[in-house]
Amino acid sequence: MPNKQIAISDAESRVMDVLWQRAPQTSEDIVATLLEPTGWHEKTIRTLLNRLLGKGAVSAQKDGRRYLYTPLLRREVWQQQESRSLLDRVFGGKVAPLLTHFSQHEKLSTKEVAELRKLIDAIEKKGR
Amino acid sequence: MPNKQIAISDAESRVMDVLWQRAPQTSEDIVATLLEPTGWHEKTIRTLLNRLLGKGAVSAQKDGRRYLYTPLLRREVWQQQESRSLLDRVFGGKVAPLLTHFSQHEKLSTKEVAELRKLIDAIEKKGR
DNA sequence: ACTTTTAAACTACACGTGTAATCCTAAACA
DNA sequence: TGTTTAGGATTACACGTGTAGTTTAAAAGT
Repeated sequence: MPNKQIAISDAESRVMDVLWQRAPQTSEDIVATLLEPTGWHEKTIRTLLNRLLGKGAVSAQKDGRRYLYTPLLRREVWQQQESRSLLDRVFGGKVAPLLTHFSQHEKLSTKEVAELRKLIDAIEKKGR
Repeated sequence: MPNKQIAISDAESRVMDVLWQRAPQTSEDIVATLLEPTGWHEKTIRTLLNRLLGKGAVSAQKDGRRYLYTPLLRREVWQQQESRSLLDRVFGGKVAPLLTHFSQHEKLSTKEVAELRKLIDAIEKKGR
């Protein structure tokens, strides 16, 4: 059976974020990018990167003395997984309550509302 | 500083679910409800209940030899927390991408779409 | 009153995760 | 060529979680 579910931890996803922005990158690049905003130790970041490698979420190609890291897990796939998980765990798998929840509790900009409306229109058009 | 963030684990949330349906209940009731669908051992369920007690997510009132358990953490609050977490962790805190994602990837029933439309209408009316 | 039962409390243990420190090896430097 | 260095690999360790087993205390039964 191919493509198993890859589970990414919270901290690990911060590393993936960097690679999703640009790839490939050396660990040094990644460390440099994350040191500031996370406050993590360099060693910590390298550990996370290594765990991601072990999980098959990133690949490493040797480049001289270092490696160049590339994401294997696609961001959309991960978002899909996480969203599904929230939906099932927290909203009993039903989309409407979730959407209702967000619409009520998060302030949406005018633009966001417009976007949403467009989406709904599209869905309705397709459905009927 | 009052009301701290209460973190509920995955398994624990299954127990909360039972209490959110009806409260108060004895541990025996809860065990009876969960045994089947979860396949967990009775001891496991009791442990989870106890951890929830320790976290302050439920309260227990003595009733003869047993306790009656009542949820303290409200379901809406928990949903709010989990949703916020997903939003921040996975979608960079922006609602629109998340909604777009769900709208695209989850099949919405006609009714759900209608509900959503109503929501949008309401939001637009209020906003302007 | 002694024994059994039962719910609650406490203990257990492996695994993932956050958060590094240490070890190792090959390249760069002196 | 011996030594330093830097990145990768390995090891560490506490805490939460999933998943129970064991102990205790009090009620219920005989």
